[in-house]
Amino acid sequence: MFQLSKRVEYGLIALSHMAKGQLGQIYTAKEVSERYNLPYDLLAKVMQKLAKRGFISSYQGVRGGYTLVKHPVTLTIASVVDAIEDRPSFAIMQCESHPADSCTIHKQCTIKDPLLKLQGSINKVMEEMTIMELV
Amino acid sequence: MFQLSKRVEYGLIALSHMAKGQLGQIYTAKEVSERYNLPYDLLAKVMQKLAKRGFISSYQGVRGGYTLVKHPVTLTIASVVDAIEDRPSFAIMQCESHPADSCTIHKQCTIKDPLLKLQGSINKVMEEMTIMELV
DNA sequence: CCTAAAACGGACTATTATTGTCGTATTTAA
DNA sequence: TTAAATACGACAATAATAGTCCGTTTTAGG
Repeated sequence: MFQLSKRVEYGLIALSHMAKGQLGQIYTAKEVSERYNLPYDLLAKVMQKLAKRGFISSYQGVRGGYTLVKHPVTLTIASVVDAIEDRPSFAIMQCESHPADSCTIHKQCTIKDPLLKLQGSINKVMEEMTIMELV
Repeated sequence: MFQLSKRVEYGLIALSHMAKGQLGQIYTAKEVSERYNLPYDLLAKVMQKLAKRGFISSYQGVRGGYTLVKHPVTLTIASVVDAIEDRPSFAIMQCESHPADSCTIHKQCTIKDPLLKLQGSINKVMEEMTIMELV
């Protein structure tokens, strides 16, 4: 628990790698996967998602690849996580991250509100660190 | 990801419940499980672990149960999580929480050190909140 | 001494989430 | 036309978590 998923780790690695080069430089998933020894297929999926979310833009075809479009300073860890994960990621309580199944504790739950504050603090930490700091 | 496990949630609920009563008051696992609609067996395991770790003390036999021994103010969320979870819980990076399998990125990993700082911030947040605030 | 209620502890199953893989389609530079 | 890349969906393998079940031990009270 309380661990970044591989997918997020891979995404952070890819973004930080791209942030090192010049703006507009094209990187391929293959290149990154070989450079850091990451499973190609999974990394490719992650980069596709980052492209879909507008963090990087993609170019298909032979000399294709990805370029970083946003400035690293504007890419917070929190935003990257949110882009990659499907579910609400910083919902430390299960009743928040799985809104589907209703909580059976309901009214009696005294821990929810305080823990939401704690969650706020964690969110803040994740929002204050950017990809820039990973370069 | 980034979610408290049920076991931790149950532990926090149990401890906060016990913190509401008078010092030395005895609570049983059954009582707590019924009160908050938690699966008895699992809660019982969690409370046994908390007892083993010295957070509560246990009494066997007919009128047995558990009492809170530490003052709620001294029980941080971090300490409770650590007590309940087996693995390092606040190691947000997999290479830290699974020290067994060696990281294949090694030297090239630029994200590790910065993320360790981030982890430190999160740890701090978890260490600053106590069970007292859940009551 | 017996019984019932509790903690204790191990093994096991079920469920879910994550990770990784595969196949195929699409795009495009050369 | 080909090869190299992204795009996308489905699937399998793995791992983590949650939950259940079985018994043992302890002990207050009748």
